[in-house]
Amino acid sequence: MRVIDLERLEQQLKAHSYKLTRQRRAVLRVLATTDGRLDAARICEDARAECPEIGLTTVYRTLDILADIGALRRLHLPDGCHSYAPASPGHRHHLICVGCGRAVEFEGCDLTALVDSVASKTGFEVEGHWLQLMGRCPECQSKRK
Amino acid sequence: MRVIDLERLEQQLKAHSYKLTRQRRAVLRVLATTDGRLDAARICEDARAECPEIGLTTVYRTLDILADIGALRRLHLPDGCHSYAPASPGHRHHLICVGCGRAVEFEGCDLTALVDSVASKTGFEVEGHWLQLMGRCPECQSKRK
DNA sequence: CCCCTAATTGAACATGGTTTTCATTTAGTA
DNA sequence: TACTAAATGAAAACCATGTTCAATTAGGGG
Repeated sequence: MRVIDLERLEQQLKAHSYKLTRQRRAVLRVLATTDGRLDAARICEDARAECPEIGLTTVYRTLDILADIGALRRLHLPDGCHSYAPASPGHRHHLICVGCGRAVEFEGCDLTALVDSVASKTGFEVEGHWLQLMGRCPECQSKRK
Repeated sequence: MRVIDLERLEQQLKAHSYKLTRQRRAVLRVLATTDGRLDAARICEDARAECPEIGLTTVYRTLDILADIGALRRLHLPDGCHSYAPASPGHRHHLICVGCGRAVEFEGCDLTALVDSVASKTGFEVEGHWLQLMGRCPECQSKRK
C-alpha cells in the first residue's frame, strides 16, 4: 500500500510535467511512509534523512504543488491548520487521531439530504463541504490505560 | 436576535468570572453585529469605533477566551484559518459564503450511520466531527451576474 | 551519451500574523 | 472608597510561510 502511494504520487507529479528531483522524491517518501501529523518543518526534518541538503523552502513549494494537483490534502486540526496527508483520487475525507495525529482516509459520506435542507432554509447555493472525523486510533486507545 | 447574542456573550464571560471590560464589550459587539468574515485585525478595527484605544493584543486575548468557553468558533477557510463566528450552544455547524465570508449556523447533521461504519472499518473510537459547508449566499449569487 | 535550457533549488531576507513581556490601568469586591 | 488580582497596550519577540536571486540540475533534443 505504501509503495503504491509513493509511485502514485510520482506519477501524478510527472503527469503534470513537474520534474522528479531528489528533493521532491524525499518529500514524497516522507508523505507516503508516515502516519503521524505532518507539518512542513517535520516533513523537512524527515526528508533530510534521504536528502540532507533539502531546505524548508523546497518543502513548502513541493507541498503547494501537491495540494494544487490534488495529490495532497491539507488537514485542519483544532490547534493549527497545516498538516498534510496524501489524498486518493475522488471524494474522500480524513479521520484523524486526536492522540497521535495519524490520519486515515474514508469515503462514502452522504450529505445530500442535509445539504438540500440547509440550502433551502438559507438561500445559499452549497458548493462543497468539508468534513473531518476526530477520534482515537487503536494504538492510542490501548496506550490510554 | 443580535441583542440576544450580545447579552448571551456577556453572560458567558461573567459565568466564567471574566471581567467585563470596555474592550471586551467592544469585541463582543463586533462579533454580535457582523455577518462578514472576521479576522482579528478586522475585529480590532471595527472595535475601535466603540473603544478607540483597544489594541490587537487584547483582541487576540478576548478571542482566545471566547473560543475556550465555547462562545465562539474558529472557522477554517480555504485561504486561511482564522475567522471567527459566535456559536450558539449545542451542536451546530457553519455554512460559509465563499464570496463574502459570511457565516450562518445550522444544526441537524446526522452522521451516526457514517460514524458507525467508519469506526468499525478502522477500529477508531470516533469522538467528534467537524463539518463546514461552503457555498454562496443570496447576495453573492446575484452580484455574480 | 552529452549538451542545453528551463525548471528547480537553497540561503538569506522579507513578511505578516500571533504571542510574550512588563509596566500601567482598571473592574469588581470588601 | 480602597484594594488587589485581572486586564491592558506598546514594543519586542516569535514563528510559519513567501520572495528573491544566483547557482544547480533534470530530462529532452541532438
